[in-house]
Amino acid sequence: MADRPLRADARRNRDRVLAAADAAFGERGFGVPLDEIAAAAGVGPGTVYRHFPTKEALFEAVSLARVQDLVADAQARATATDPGSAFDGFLTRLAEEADRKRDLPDALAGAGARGMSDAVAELQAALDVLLARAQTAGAVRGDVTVPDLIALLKGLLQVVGTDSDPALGRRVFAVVRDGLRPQQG
Amino acid sequence: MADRPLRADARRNRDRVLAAADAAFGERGFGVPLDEIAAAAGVGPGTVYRHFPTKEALFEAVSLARVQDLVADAQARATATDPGSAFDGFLTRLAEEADRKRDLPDALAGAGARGMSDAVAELQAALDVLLARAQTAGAVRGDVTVPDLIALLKGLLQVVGTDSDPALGRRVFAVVRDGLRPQQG
DNA sequence: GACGATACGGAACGTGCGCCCCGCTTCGCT
DNA sequence: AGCGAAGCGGGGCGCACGTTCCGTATCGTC
Repeated sequence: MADRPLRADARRNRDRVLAAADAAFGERGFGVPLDEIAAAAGVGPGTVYRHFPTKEALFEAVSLARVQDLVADAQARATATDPGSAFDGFLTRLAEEADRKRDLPDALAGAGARGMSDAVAELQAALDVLLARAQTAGAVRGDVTVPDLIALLKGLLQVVGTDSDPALGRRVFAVVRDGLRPQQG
Repeated sequence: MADRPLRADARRNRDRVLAAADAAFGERGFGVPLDEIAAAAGVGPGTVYRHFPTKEALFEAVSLARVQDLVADAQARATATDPGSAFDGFLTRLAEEADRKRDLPDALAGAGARGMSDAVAELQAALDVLLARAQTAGAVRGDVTVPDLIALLKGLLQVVGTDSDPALGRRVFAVVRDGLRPQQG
């Protein structure tokens, strides 16, 4: 467990693999063959396995960074003065990222993995703050829970990422956003 | 092309395969191995291929029936006196079927297939009537299009079908339904 | 009941992909 | 420069799955 520092070339290759994986997973989701990622990184498949025990581990490494980004963003917004637009801002950011990060739904779904679950838990906590503040401020309906929100976002990301028409994505997003507002009646 | 009548055992096997495929696809989506479907039908894989040229063709045969069901339902509701609740009713029906028909999203997505596209076109036409009537009646916001609706439903079905908590599904559905209402402002 | 046509079953093939192995290269220290 | 250790590459294995082939069984007719 002495975590000896990596040799220079090893570190370089590791970084290249991560970069290639980030790009490939982002564009096409978890489905990309590992050999392709290796090739894009200018590396043999064996090298990928020297650094990551499994394809899933590689995916998690990439996803972890993505989710941690989201957490940081959510936390930053949580201190904004207007809870409603803080919530909106977060949702909008997600919608905008949808087609640049096709793997986000998979990442959110794969909460079963080690280490990943911590990040997802953090995300849930951060969303909890964002959501609760927006709810008490009357910007979001009260009966929605954090799991609901995540499920909704997952679906939204999938739809927006799958369909090519950006206008459709915007309208669908608007429907969901409006549905999240308090309903009179 | 003389479409000679099938031998008795052939017809029986064909029906069994269709029934098994319907059940398997419905429960687990397009992903089920074909061998498993064959086994469930008490038949060898070769027999399946005697009746359907490809796995996709089998899936389409099942999907076609599902989509045609939806079309019939939508058409029936289209003549109801209250356009708003007709629309709601259709949505509710879909939400209720979500976990019994896990393949519905795939079926809606696979509009690229022959014959299938006809059925999807019919569904679009039927939805068009349902939607237009609900919109003119003021029950649904005017900026939503049929493709929007289908994308939304696809996402909804996926989310509801994936998650095990039925209460979550109900709340998510409520959010979407409310988001589809005309927004004041 | 016998014969040809039809259909069946499941072993086998091809492909795609995750993952491992091992001979060779490269690094880093002295 | 030289040597041991660390790392690399890519061929190859095993598995899953869609699809095909063909020897055998079943059907339907005369």
